[in-house]
Amino acid sequence: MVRTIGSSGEKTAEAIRAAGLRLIYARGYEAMSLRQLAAEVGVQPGSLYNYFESKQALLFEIVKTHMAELLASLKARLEGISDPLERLKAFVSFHLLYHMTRKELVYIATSELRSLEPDNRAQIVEMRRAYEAIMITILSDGSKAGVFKISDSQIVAYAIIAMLTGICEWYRADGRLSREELVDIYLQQVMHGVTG
Amino acid sequence: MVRTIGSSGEKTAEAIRAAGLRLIYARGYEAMSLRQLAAEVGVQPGSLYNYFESKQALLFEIVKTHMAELLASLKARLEGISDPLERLKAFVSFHLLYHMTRKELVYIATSELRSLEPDNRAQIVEMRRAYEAIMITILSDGSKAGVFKISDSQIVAYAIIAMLTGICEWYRADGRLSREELVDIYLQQVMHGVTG
Amino acid sequence: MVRTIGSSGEKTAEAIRAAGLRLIYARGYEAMSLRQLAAEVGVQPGSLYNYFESKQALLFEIVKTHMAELLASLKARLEGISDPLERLKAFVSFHLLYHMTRKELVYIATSELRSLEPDNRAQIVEMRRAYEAIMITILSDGSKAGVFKISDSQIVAYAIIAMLTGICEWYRADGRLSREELVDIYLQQVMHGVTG
Amino acid sequence: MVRTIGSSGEKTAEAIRAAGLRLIYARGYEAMSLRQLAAEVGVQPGSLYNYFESKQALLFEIVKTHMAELLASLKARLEGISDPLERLKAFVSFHLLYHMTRKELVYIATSELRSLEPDNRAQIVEMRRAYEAIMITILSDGSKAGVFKISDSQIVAYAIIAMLTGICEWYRADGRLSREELVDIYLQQVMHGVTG
DNA sequence: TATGAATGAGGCTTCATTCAT
DNA sequence: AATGAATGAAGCCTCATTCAT
Repeated sequence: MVRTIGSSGEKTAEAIRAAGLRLIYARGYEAMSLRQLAAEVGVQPGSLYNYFESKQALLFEIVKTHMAELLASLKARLEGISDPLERLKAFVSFHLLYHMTRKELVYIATSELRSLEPDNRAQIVEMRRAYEAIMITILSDGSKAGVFKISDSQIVAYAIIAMLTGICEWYRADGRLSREELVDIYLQQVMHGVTG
Repeated sequence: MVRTIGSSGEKTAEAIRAAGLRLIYARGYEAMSLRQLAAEVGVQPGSLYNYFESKQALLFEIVKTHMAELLASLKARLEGISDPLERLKAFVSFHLLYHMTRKELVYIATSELRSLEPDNRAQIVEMRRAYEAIMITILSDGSKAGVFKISDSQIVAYAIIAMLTGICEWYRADGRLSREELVDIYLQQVMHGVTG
Repeated sequence: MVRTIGSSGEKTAEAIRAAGLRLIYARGYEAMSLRQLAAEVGVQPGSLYNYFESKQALLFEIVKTHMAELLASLKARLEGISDPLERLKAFVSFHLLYHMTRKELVYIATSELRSLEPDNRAQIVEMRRAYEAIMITILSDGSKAGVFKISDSQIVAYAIIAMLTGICEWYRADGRLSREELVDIYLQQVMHGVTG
Repeated sequence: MVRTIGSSGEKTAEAIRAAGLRLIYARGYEAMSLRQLAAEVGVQPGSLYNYFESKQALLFEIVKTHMAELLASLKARLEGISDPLERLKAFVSFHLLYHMTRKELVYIATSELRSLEPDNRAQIVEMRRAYEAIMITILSDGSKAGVFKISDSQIVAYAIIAMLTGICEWYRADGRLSREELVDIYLQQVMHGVTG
């Protein structure tokens, strides 16, 4: 059979990723059944296997794609900025905006680490480590330059990232404060925290 | 009719709670099977039902007991302290130490909210709200008194709590830094953050 | 321990029989659990075994006691009556009144035959056969005497008994017609049926 | 997409219905396990769920299909007959023959009413009511026309139907009497009963 | 007599996955 | 690419029953 360009295949693949993301976010990976996923996509369960090898592979693909993009976007954002203080500001604002607009992906990427098989988990953990390392380096550079007054770059990096990431748990687009206002509030906290 | 003190019943109940906590932490609520739990306790799966009504009830009991104790302990810790700045310090150090010593409970109480049935979840969310409200009030009081310079008590409270709670994700008793050192680092971040 | 006369033991035994009858009637033998039975009696499940050897033994006892009394009562009712026509009338009115007042027992005794183990069932079936045999003999005697005009005593006996027993399925004490009126209606049907 | 005619699906569905009927008849709905049913059909227990939603749904489908056909067949049999006496004869002979050839279905339809969930039971009870109503109307019409001498059409209808249905409990194809002989015996009983 | 705790079997049901069509 | 049917394992839970106390 001849396949048309842009045939239903690619549309289905995209629908599966989208529905998978939504369901894993809403119910959790273990609690989501492939029957539910198939029903959401409007397809029989068996057909899903034309698009991924296993439920685990679907989770891994979603999480890995997310982490890769997160990392790439951060690097793009920081490119050309060399001053540690400016780099830190850029990191904070990037992280917040990214997490406000992609709650589901971000949430899954950390909450479902547990559901990844060891090899897959190791890859994701490594990517996260690379992401955190950027923040650690920023703090460490700034500390050496005397602009940051912190006693431990690693711990402070973890603390800041956790603080920022927490926004996922309550942020809503129709909330009381705009994104820019929220970024300002967090920026103030972070900056006062590290400059003493 | 008369039950011996320390009879096998109470020991089993405790063993179930402990093994349940461990397994839910390690694998997640959905991924933990009652077969596994029973095996850990050294009992047949059916026997578990002498101790709880359903898997869901076990989760709820663990989470609710934890939240109740967390709330009570915090209140005890703050009792007699009236200065907002001192109250904030006490909150931070209490929260950190509690979370360092009870990682599993704390982790479950937030990560498995999703697995609680609506009515049960509502109860836990309300308890958490009460916990956060204490921090919000501290910040708000200090702000009015002019000792804290923050633009939004609620957002800053969420930010601080998220920062502190994040310690669960990497803290290990045999890590590089002692508990006291960690508390100092976090305290410095928080205090600089709110006093500007 | 000294047991008082008329102690709680006998009361409990009676309560078990009564609750067992009610539950088996309402839900069926298979569907009734000993937990439910124990709960109705206000006792722990294990305690039931002080009163019967097994769930099966309880069913058997209920059914057998019922059948024995049914048979004995019928014989008492027919005693001293020799005319087949009068004996038939007596049988019909006895059977109806008995079935109107003990629906549950009667219902169980036939509907739960299936749940009796082979040996137990055989005993009950034999008792029922004896009961039906009395009706067959009445019809056969009357037929020989020329007062009944029927072509097959056995079939007609089964037909009449089934007709009468059917009253269990809809009779209610607060129904439209009194017991006596119902007996009259059935009597008329039966008598016209056999006298032609 | 295209299913072969007589594909394994339809054969399996029919095998499940047949084995289900047999097992429910032999052991009762509660006592029949889906494991047994699956074994009879030669399939894994889980595969049954490709054919029904639940054990209860299987019972309901069997009973409902039966009642619908019973009702439709009766109406077809009575079509074109207007004389109450002839209609009564037709009803009796139809009911007997139907019940002699479909013992299992008939037995289940009444004995397992108890096992149907309330909504399902209500539907079946309503169908049975419609069936009985036909007999009541026949008797009532004949009574008004003076051809039947009965004091209560409803009670007599119940009595007659119970009498006829009772044949299920002992009829065997290889018994002493042929179907036609049995029909004659019952017809005689019924007719004498109602004509006085 | 009565209890609470345990057993071992089995209940109904859902699961991820496979595969011929 | 999609389907319907099947698998085999496992899910949570309930059961009748036993027994030391």
